[in-house]
Amino acid sequence: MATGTRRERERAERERAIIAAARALALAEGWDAVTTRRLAAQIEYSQPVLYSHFKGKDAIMAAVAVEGFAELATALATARASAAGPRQAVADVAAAYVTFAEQRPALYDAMFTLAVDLPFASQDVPTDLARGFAELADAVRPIAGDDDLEAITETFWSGLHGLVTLMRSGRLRRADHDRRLAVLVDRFSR
Amino acid sequence: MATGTRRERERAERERAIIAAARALALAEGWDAVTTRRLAAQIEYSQPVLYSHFKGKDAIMAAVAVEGFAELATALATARASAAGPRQAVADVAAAYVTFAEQRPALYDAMFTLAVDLPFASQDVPTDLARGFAELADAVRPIAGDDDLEAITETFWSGLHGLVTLMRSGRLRRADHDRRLAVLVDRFSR
DNA sequence: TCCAATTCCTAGCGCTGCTAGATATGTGAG
DNA sequence: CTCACATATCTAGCAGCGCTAGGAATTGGA
Repeated sequence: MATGTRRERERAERERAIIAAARALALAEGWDAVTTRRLAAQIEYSQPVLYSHFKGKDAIMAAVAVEGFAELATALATARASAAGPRQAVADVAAAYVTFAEQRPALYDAMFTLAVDLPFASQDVPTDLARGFAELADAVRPIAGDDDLEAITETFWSGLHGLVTLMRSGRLRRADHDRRLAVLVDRFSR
Repeated sequence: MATGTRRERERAERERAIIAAARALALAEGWDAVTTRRLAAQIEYSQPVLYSHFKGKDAIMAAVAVEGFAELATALATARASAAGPRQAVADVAAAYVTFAEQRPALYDAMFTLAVDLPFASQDVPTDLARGFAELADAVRPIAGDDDLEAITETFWSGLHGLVTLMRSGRLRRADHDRRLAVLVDRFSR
């Protein structure tokens, strides 16, 4: 069985290589540039090998998104932990969220606009996704009072998501971004 | 020149047929199902004819989106006009916005998530888009006081857009939609 | 009636995600 | 050490995509 474990180790490493290649390529050139042929060339295997690891391209994107959820949760946690006071925590978490989305647009797309099916039904994604959501909720909690915390958090999240996506698709001027973000934070921290 | 006008009339009619076919197909089966071959078959012409009317598939989607902007503006105007009082106007306009997006998901996608380039740089889109935006602004205005009306309106719009897109991609539970919408309206009408 | 211009179609290019069938590789038994 | 089996991998190809070049058909004017 020693050989079996070595093989499994190599398989796992190759799977990581696929995800890493997909992520790098998506961040560099966008998801349209991520083709199964280019991925196969990158990991120096033939195309069908990809399909022994993932069901299809969507599943590869979902795997990349999973990494993103963990990173976003960490980024939000860091922002909240270092904030001076509850009101500032809302602003800092919001800023961290937007920064994350701006700096890793392809990753954000995989998480929140593409690859609908897979990640939200699997096992480990809800964990990291819940972590990120909990950070938002914890930031909003001190201000929410006795109101519906979940609804407030989800709505706040929607506001951030809307700002990010509309700005990135050219519907909102980038120059006014700070003012809009300030409005959102203000409306959700009083 | 009489013949020329007849030809031009036929051309315009065919262009309308292309847009109508694209819209119907997108609403029925989503934009992925809208292929140039299916469109050509639908209007009973060959594929290259499409390219004598539009630069490419994106341009066809943009043309469909243009129709959407006009319809959205009308829907928002109707909602605002029939509202009882300024606070109710915000709620009604928000509800109308969400209803529009929910009932015509493919149309909404063409307008706000796909087809980035073309519509926002052309001539007639800004008109209808501005009309829709003005309806949102007029609804928010009585409440905004002396604050930055444009920033508030854009942020409110982002909130609506975020709610719609996150819910439709399965990131938010549909059951809690009314509560979230109420939160958003509440936060932007006090 | 004949020519020229316009309109339209056939055929095809390079690409996509994905898969069936053949081939190479590595393992365990005799 | 050899051989047969099982596993892993590759080559080749399918059907579809957006898009376009070049030739055929239709139309309008002289």
